[in-house]
Amino acid sequence: MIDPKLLRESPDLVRAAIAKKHLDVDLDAVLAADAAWRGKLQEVESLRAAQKAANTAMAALPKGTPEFVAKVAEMRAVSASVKEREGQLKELEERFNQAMLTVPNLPHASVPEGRTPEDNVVFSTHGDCAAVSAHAVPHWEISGFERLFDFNRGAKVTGAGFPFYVGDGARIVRALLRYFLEENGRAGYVEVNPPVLVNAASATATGQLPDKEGQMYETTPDHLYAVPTAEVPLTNFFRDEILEESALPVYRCAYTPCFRREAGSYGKDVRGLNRLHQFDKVEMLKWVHPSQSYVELDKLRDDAERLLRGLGLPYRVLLMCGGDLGFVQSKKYDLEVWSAGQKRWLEVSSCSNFETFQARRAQIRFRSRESGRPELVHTLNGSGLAVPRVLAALLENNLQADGRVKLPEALVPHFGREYLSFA
RNA sequence: GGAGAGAUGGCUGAGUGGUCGAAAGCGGCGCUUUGCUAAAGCGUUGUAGGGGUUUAAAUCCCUACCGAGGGUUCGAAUCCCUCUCUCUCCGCCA
Repeated sequence: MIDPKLLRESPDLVRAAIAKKHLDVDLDAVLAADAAWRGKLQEVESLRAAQKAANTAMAALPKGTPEFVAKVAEMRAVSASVKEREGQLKELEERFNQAMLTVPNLPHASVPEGRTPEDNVVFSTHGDCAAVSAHAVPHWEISGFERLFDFNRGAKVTGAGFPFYVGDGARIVRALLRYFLEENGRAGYVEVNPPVLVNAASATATGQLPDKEGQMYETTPDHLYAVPTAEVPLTNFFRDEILEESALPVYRCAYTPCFRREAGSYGKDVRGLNRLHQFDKVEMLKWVHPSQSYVELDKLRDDAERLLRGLGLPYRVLLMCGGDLGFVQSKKYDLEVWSAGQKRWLEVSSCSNFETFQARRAQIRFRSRESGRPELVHTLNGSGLAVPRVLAALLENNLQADGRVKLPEALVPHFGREYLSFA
């Protein structure tokens, strides 16, 4: 949620910023809803002030006196009027709030212009895409792949996109998660093991609702949502809280399975490990002082990059253009790993600064040393990292002539062996 | 899952229909005393929204907030209903 005051006082500034995202938002409707709500609010408040004054006067009167009875009769009409207008006010407020939820976050000045993914800027490239396995094939064509990553039985037991990981398949997932968590811990992120079902208030605070409702699994009969990312429970950890300024920045990370319905996905993007309904991911979260959030974004991106460098995987960093930025982000980098078998880049991390957009919805604030007043924090998050696509690249890029996969040194202590075998 | 009790400000806790945004204590902040610390004394102390004023900060006015939502009433922290959460006991259980 953006600051309603900013919209009210500088609608053109907001309009221009939203144009950069190429989103179609009816700002005039939002402004009209705001004006209608405030007008009614003033009516109600002045009536209530009259009620309060009468109340004080009546408290001093003996009950049953003619003056008292007359006052009751008089205030009965005011009371009815207040009730009627309060009903209208509530409706107008609800309409205004709903309208505000349709307003996206504003992009940072450093976000490049652009409309489509093709307009994203290649920020940096690392490693040598040519220097990978000569035997590389798409990972789902590796001999024995379905023994370790059993999609057929997963489909039987649950549905498409819910594979079983078996033997070395399960071990490599665990090894990657351990590697990510240990490295993140060293970088200062405190590990958290959060709930993987969240309520509607939490999903709204981080922006999944109402925007992406159809992307989440919802449970019955309790209407909880399976988390699409650990970002949701983690960000909501401090919902409705005021932190001490001295406590900032707060760094946290968490592993959770992530559940995404991925409605509308199709084609070769969804082959093998490329796109799953359930996958494992470690997420890094930061709550920071507003003045530091862009420095922190660079550090966050570097923390995610270090994980890829440690695995020896070629990757590139994209700076997302306005049109591909997303609804809630102010600025976003995507990390893409080179998949030698598929000969394409796979997104494995997204590092974003949300500024106060999530913090305002979630009411996460800090007490400013300077003013003594609560101010909104800036929240940032980034994947560190998502397992399946890193795994896909690892399998393809490191495939040996004998059909085994040579693991990077960093994974060996976590996996327990130097080679992963499909036999 | 069953039965009962409860939810008040940063914390503890009083308040059963009107002058209650809410006693008291603790904590925090400021000042005084003190060589420093400790202690004591005095003062102060939430959040949000709207409006006036101002370049702005400051400030002033109004309104809301006693777990959440609804109801009764001229008037609700207080009475009624629903929900959520916490605690105790019983049951079940990794």
